[in-house]
Amino acid sequence: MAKVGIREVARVADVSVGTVSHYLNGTSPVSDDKSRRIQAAIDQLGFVRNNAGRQLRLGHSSTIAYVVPDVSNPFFATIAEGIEQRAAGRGLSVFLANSKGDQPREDAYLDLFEEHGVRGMIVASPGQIENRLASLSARGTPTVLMGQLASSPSQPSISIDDVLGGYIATKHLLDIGCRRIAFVGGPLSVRQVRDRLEGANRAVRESGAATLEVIDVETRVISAGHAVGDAIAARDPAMRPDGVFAVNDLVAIGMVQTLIAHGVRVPEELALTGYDDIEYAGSAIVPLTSVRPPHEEFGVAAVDLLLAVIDGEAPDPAHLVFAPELVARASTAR
Amino acid sequence: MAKVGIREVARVADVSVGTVSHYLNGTSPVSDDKSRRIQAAIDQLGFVRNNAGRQLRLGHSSTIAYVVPDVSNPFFATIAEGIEQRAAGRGLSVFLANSKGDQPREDAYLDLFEEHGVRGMIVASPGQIENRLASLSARGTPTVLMGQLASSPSQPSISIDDVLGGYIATKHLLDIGCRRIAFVGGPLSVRQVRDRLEGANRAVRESGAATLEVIDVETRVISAGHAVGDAIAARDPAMRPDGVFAVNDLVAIGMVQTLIAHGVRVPEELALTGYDDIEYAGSAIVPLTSVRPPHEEFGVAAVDLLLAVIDGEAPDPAHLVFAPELVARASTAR
DNA sequence: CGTTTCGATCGAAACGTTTCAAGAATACGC
DNA sequence: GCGTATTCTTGAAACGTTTCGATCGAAACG
Repeated sequence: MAKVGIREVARVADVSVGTVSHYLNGTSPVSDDKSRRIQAAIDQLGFVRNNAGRQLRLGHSSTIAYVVPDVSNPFFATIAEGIEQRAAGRGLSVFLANSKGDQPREDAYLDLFEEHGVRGMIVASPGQIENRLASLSARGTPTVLMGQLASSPSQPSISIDDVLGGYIATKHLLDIGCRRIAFVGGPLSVRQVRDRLEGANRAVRESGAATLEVIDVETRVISAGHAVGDAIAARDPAMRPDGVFAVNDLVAIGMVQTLIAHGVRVPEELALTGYDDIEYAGSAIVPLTSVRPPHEEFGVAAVDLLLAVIDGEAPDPAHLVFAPELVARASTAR
Repeated sequence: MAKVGIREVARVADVSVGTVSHYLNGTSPVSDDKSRRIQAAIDQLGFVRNNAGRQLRLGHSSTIAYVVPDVSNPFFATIAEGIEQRAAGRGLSVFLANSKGDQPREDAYLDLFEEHGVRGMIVASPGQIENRLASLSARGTPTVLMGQLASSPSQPSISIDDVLGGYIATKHLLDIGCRRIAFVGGPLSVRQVRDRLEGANRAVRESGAATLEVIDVETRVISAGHAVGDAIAARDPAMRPDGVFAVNDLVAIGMVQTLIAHGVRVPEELALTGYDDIEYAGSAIVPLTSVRPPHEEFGVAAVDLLLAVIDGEAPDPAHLVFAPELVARASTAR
């Protein structure tokens, strides 16, 4: 398997390398005759364009990177879809990376992509990485911070108003008559958790007539919901909350499963809402009321924002904040 | 932001470019004095190594690609984790791509990665892509086919014995006393579905005392399970199967939810097993018996196989087949 | 002390592509 | 038939890195 380059193609087709390049890129018209000969040579030799040489000469690649803490999270996966669609429409490919919420690993990927000369990056990270992103920008790789509002006005970011989300979820519980509200979630060091709780607080404060209990969990997965569900079912019924706002759908799903298993009626005795509106939310045993961030638009908007920054047309301040909406289902239907 | 290259670093540190390269790669010893000067220059200038130049000179990159139909599928996500771990241990990075089961899109990614000169690819595809992979190999990019047994002996592949999986799932149902078995899944054009059904057939045939009904579904998601669950619950109880083997956990989860909602007792009246043992399987309302493919080992083995092929040490035939195992839970506990 | 070996360093060539300025060929208008 | 515009084509330079052979000083050896 001799490696075949553009000059080999040129030799076989009996044209110059420049012409082959023009043919490949449409940079300049190529006569029909030579076009045919070139294509024939490409097919015959199995020529594949070498991106390294191309990129070296061009000075940039035609890819962007999307770095997330967890690709298997349906939330990020749906956004990825929007990103890829939009990027493809702009002639860009997307490199995906899984940081697993691990800082060193995230760093390694950021370095890797920078060395690879991506045009820009969209980074969703639970951590504090604004400084890191600022360095990247300073060296010429634009970034968009996804999922949290950037504190620096010059750092483009795209996020969801989680305070508002927490507010509308809790308001909904209050509206259907709940008075002993519980917020299930943690740890508060996670921004999103903190914001949702803050929204819940605000709604309760506004109402004036309800109480808010906080039930802390370490992880935000189904099994954590099971544990909390067990604990609540074990309480004296008078001590149970009558409305629960779970920090995400996984926790809510876990809770509803055990609550029902213990004979606690949802939503009659205890109404419950989740957050994120993942695919399974509507498919749960009691279809789950949830707060839905705008998945599809989100990815598209992220790419558009990144492209704007790349083209030096960053809006200022470059922060996009999306409002989530409530999806009411059976788990709060009174 | 002037682009800063290795020669700029060399100029500032007052050494030759060759020395900087040696420092970066450890190719040859560099004196402490110059090491310090070089590092200082790098920090000062914010130098980032340009991968294009490097790769062009080297003739190859240090990345491999992992192409899957659906990154958000926990099955592929878990494997990805194993792949990344192992690859990192070998000094390789992993590029992830989402083909969405879409052939043109998959093709586009394969082209992209080939142009990028990846060292090799691990490709999970529901389609017929052996010819495509053969071309890649012929042009110098080794591949490992994941998820289906390659028909060509020379095409390395790594797969799970789905026939065996279908067999043990069905055998388990027979063992606990089921006699009217139903297989829920489709379409049969999908290899994995076909194989699982074949295993089920074999188990039923062996037993001699049971019947196997096939309930076809178009998609293998929760909502499809709901539909089938509704249909079964609507039947005259005497006409219902007493044991169901669902082609995957999503379908099984959907079924168990609606069956229970309709008052059909699981597992007493109807025992049910899923397939894949996804994270949610154990967290379902009735914890789900499932067939567990060896996730972790799988990714590691895929990388090892790919590396062997890259080094020209492909075992022959280069097919690795893993055996799944049954995880018994409440949904079949009689 | 002469010779060899070894460790550091250097400068230049090479990797495969795109682009640029310029040349060749063809068509056009008169 | 001549100048000129137009359409194609060309060869060479440049992108940033690694690597190779050469050089040089110092240490090791007898």
